[in-house]
Amino acid sequence: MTAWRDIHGSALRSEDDGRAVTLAGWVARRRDHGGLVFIDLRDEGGVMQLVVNPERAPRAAETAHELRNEFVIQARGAVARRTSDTVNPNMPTGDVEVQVEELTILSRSTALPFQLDEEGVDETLRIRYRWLDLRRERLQRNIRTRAKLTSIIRREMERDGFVDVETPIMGKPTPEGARDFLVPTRLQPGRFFALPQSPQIYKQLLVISGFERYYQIARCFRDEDLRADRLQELTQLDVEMAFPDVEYLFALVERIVLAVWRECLGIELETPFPRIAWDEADLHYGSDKPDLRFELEIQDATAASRGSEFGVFAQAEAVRYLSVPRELSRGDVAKLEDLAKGWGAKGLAYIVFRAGGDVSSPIAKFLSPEFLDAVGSPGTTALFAAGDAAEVSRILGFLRLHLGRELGLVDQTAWRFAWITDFPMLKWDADLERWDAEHHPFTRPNEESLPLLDTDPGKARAIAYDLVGNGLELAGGSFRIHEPKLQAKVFDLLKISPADQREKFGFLLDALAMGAPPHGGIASGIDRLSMALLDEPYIRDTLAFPKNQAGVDPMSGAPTAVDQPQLDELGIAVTATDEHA
RNA sequence: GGGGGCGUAGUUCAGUUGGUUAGAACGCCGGCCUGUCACGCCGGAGGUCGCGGGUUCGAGUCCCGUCGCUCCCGCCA
Repeated sequence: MTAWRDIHGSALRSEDDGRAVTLAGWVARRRDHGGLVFIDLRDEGGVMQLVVNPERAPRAAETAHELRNEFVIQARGAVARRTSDTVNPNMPTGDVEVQVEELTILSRSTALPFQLDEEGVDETLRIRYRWLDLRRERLQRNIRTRAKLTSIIRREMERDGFVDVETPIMGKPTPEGARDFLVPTRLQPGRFFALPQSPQIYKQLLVISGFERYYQIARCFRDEDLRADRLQELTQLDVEMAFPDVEYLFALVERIVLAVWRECLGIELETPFPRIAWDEADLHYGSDKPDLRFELEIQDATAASRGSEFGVFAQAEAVRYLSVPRELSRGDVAKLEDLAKGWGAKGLAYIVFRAGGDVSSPIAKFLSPEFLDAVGSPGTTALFAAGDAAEVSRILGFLRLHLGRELGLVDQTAWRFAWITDFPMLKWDADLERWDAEHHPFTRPNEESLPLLDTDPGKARAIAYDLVGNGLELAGGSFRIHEPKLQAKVFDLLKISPADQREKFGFLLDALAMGAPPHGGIASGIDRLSMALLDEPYIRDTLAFPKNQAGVDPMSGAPTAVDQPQLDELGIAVTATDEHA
């Protein structure tokens, strides 16, 4: 697509036949015929074939024999239209080549630790030699597309008058939420800054300060375990506004996503995105980030099971099932049951409705014909989980995703976005015997839920929303509490004592008390958004310099031990013993 | 913290029931080659089978331990 360019940036085409040019780049491949030497020269714009003919340019030919992969060279010569029998139709520039007159080696390369045209190379090795790995076309595309993504975001945010404000990287440790990365400081021995898990409080303060529309593409840090779709150091689009309006915020985000998919992929998404209340998502998909690229909704059979002779069903808080559009074998079911047990299920009841009309199930005899009719039809299998509602939902949610993948139900070409709304505000932490914030402690309950905070906090719903796309959580936000009294009440529910409230969040409470407008916002993980956009299964390949799953950078070796004098200066007594990292 | 998978040449991998000197492809080095584009042909070098211990006449292969990587669960307000 990109035309190949000379070192001055002008594109070369077959119309340039005979034009003198100077090119520079990397040797992607050399085909040395002893006499003629062909060189695939690669640079930012693509690949161009150079031909070195010993009769035309004897000195250049000598140099050409010396070339190896990834040498950096400069070539002066003439653009030449290829004869019809030497055109390479698989190459964007395959109708031209450059007849080399002069060839200079600008830089040599040792033998490479891996081949750039080979897929599936060990990731640690790839990250260790990231400067090489990044020369691959796929990674070039990823990094460049990501740049385009952030550029579009900035354009759209600024179009609506959002102001980019930087917030501190060194802030106050917050024991709530994720684990903090701590930063000691020489000037205050024994004290620590924390890297931000998000600019949450700062952005609220900015809106309170009168920056009615704030945004930032902010780096956030969480000292938690990594995953294929999770980083410790992540980038998010952070947005906050005064006098917020859900419709406006959703439309804003939809406009950005629409523009990104259009300009980066040439895909026209349909907006507005559908909205699903959290309760519905939990019931039908067993997840707050449902993958909507396939049906297979979880069905509820709690009411129908009430009078059942099957005790487990009759007594369970929730009985739900997946109606799988396949006649599963006993072996299939056994495997699924093992998986389900791994997710905490006690077991997995099943009913196979054979195509012939027979029903095969260890529990069918306890169930009424009406029940059986309701949960299946010939050629399907109903898989049941029974028990605690949250547990059942979680297990069937995992099972749904597993089956979607295993049975090939997922439409791999589809883009399915949705807003998940009306999240619960709090969840009960049985161990600590207190309520825990589902989103964060500053999340605003909706109007109907205000009285519930006193009577039945578990039923309270927040003005909180997530954007999901193809099963990935791509953005999340909420309206915030702007009344000090309400904020204090929520802190009480979270069992944060008044003294702790002052100690940890006093400045926020003070700010709320001095003319805080209603406010709310949203944040979107750029890394994960890139993952979706680029169809990358691993979030690390959306970054130029990722760390591995252990949180180590195989290239630099960070994090490393530091010398005792450096620790002494910081007032840190511990001696790090593990030199290797 | 828990579970699964993997670890053999520079890379990607094969390696049978425990049995001679551990193989292939690509890469690398040398030679030949004037229309290739995954160039071709000939030759060559290259191995702590992750590490430690054990069983055995004999271990890449079996057992125990350990380290590393990866995927998942927990965790990620």
